[in-house]
Amino acid sequence: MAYWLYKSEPFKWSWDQQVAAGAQGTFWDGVRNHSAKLNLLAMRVGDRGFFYHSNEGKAVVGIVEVIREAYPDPSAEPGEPWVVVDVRAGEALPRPVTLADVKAEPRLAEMALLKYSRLSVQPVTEAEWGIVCRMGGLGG
DNA sequence: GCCAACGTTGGC
DNA sequence: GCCAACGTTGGC
Repeated sequence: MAYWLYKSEPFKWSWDQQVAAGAQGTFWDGVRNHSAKLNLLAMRVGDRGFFYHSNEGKAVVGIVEVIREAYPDPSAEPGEPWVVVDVRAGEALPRPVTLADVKAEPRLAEMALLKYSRLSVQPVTEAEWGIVCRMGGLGG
């Protein structure tokens, strides 16, 4: 099982909207970056990821689970290489973990969130996953 | 193939 | 609103 982090501006697609989408989930669209695309292609059903609000909020607010592996992005032009995965909302974090919280935790200094701040879909290591979950009030 | 210009993202 | 990072584009 691998771990990921998905960034979304909350006024485009928010955690509340993801929760409202329910168990059937939604596709994660709009990725137009090749590094992010490679991450989408590497995802497997059951992988979990953090839902991060960029710009407004700037915090990890919840957890999503991959329920369908990569397939062509319905919002892309025919012939373009972009893909989506389907995700559904899991637990919300009892305490959102803010960007400032991440920066203040030395064990998270290597997180892609800090090192590749513009990458919209990022890998998260198992260690980082556990640390952020505990900071957010989940068991891990 | 190099590199400057430009657009986008996202933190501040 | 500003600016740094970085990907893309286009002239040469």
